[in-house]
Amino acid sequence: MREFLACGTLAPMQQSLFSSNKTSQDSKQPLFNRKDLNPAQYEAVTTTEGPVLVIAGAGSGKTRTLVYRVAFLLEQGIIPENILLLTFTRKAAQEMLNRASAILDDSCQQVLGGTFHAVANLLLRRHGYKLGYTANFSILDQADAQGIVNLIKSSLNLGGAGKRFPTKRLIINMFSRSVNKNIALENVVLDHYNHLAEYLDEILLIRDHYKKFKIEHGLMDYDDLLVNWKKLLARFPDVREEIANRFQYVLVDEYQDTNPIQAEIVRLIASSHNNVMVVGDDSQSIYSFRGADFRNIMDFPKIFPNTKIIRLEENYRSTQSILAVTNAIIERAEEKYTKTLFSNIAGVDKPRLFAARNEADQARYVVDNIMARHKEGVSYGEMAVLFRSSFHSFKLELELANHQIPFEKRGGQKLTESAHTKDVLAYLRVLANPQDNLSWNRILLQLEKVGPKTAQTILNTIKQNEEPFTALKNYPARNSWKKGVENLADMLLSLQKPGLSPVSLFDLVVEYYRPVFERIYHDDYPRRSRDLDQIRDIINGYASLQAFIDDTALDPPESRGAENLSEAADKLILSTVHSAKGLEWDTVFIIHLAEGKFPAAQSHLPEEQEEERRLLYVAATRAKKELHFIYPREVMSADRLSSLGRISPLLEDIPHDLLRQKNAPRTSFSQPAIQRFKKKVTDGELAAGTTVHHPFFGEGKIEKVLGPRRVDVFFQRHGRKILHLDYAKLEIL
DNA sequence: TGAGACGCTGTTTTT
DNA sequence: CAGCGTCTCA
Repeated sequence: MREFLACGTLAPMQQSLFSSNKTSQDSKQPLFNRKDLNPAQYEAVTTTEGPVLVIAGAGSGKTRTLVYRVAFLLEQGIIPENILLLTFTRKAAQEMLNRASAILDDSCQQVLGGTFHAVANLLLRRHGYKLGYTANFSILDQADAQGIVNLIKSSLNLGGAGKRFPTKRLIINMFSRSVNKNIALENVVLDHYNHLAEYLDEILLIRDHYKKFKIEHGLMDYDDLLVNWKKLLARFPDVREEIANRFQYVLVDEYQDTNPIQAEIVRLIASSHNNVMVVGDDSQSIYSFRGADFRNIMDFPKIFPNTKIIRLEENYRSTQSILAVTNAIIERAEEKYTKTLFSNIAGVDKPRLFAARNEADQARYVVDNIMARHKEGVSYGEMAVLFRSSFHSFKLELELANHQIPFEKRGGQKLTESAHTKDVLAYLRVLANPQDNLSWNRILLQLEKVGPKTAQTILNTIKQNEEPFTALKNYPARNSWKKGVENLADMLLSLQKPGLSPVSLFDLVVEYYRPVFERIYHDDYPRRSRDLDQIRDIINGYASLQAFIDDTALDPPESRGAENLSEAADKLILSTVHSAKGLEWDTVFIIHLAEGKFPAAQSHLPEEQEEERRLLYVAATRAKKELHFIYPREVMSADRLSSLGRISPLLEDIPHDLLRQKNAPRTSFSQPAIQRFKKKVTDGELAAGTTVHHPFFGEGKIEKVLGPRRVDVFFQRHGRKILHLDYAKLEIL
């Protein structure tokens, strides 16, 4: 697997970092020149003993500092196994270790680097038995957890308890909030979800069942991974000693986004040797919904007395005109600890603010500017469009496809979260952990004539048995679905043949699953089918099934397949701000900077508004040379009436002379203009069977005319869509 | 008890 | 604009 960003900004400078050819250890050549790092960075890299807190502003060389520190520690003779590097994503860890390898040597790859969750997983597979878990526990992702809540809800007959009963999504959020912030669930509900207080008893009841369900079936959700890691360290001094001994040097990235449990884990590992460095920026704390509190970073010195605090304040990323605006954004924060950033990078272009007429105009502006920039020689991969919520880019995605601009979307729904991926995974998960009822349930429901009730009955029977697959095969099924059960059982039994590689298991599963798949997703299986191919590519790289299953939950391999394709190199990036954290681009567009969109409509409380401000700060500080702020003045609501949209309050009071402003001409707020077609399609021309062409979906056939100006079309590549002729650019072929 | 059709709703953000 | 719950029929 090739490194992803390692060849980014720091690469040209990196050449000079090689002190010389490090041929032998006895030549006391330094690893790097002092001038490769500024004094603050140098201090952070070389202060190897004792607690260190690095407050690192955006673009201040935080990653560089961590990379050098890893290399430096190893060069001092520390063995790689003694270093633990905790990062926010696995990709970030891998990238750092790759870069460290480039400075020193491949020994850097032995360093254990990854997310808190991934490391917890490793440790709990080994020591989890102390807490009553077997080594083959399954990890629940968000959707799995919600599925369990649903199961419980219906088993307790709480489904129709009232229309306002909280959704599974909300319920899981409450549980997670309670765990991560260490607040009793009662208080979470009463303080934060007060409008749901009438359901408190039911919510508590669901929580108890949820906990029980997880334990009975060998399941851990994301929060359990952290909580159990902490328990392991807190309750078992021998384990703590072993782990603390192993990880003599602990490095934590993005510390501003850790929650109290994670802080406690760090404390428990490091308090015996105190060799811990955490790096972060309170102004970039954007994960409070996961329990992070930007003030935690300032508490670090209280946990570790005699902490050396180092501040990195020179920005090496953006031009001064960009920083002038980002500083103005964050200056308005109520509370912050970092100072104003400065940069020596000259740049005349002020960031631009564009008031688009409407969403279409906004998309057009972005596309035009991207094409212009591309002509100037900036590759697509050096440009990004950022937004608050993943659905904000839908319209733009169509427009980009129209202009054949290649793009990759990050954030939002992942490959591994889609229903059909979960289906395939369920078979493999049952193989790895036969206790995994959720997956069992999913599999059984795929059988024709088997619904929730029957699935439950089957499950109760086969779970008694030592050999659930054999028990399934012998299950006294009704004639109408006996064949289905047998086929399923045969397939599962065939997976147990020893020595099968993960990819051959996958192939066996898909051979069975394909007909099921085409039946249950009959309206859009062609589109979904490509995902299955992608999964196959991904699983191909794994030697262990368990590792693959864990990664689908812990490190969703969204585009890892695409990364290997050579033409994947130059793609425009569309990303949520959250997923853009830590990255940088030559040119950045931030769209939908309108009230109700960014800041998100549901952030009311002052601290939530403050987080939205930090979020905008993170977005804007991603830009190196060019930055565009865009918002549509006319917003379309569901009822197809347009209304006035205001500029984001976060931008409202930015001094005007810091920005270059441009407004699209005003329009009257009437009915939205009807799209022009090359050949305007009228109702009369349409009938079932007509072949049509859509700019994004391609060729398709009309299945049904649903009414005036609405048609149901089946596209070869994308499956079934319902289109409205006033909005879809349909052509008759 | 399961399957399919219909209409409603609501939509942050991620490990 | 899909995912969910509800309703009806087999």
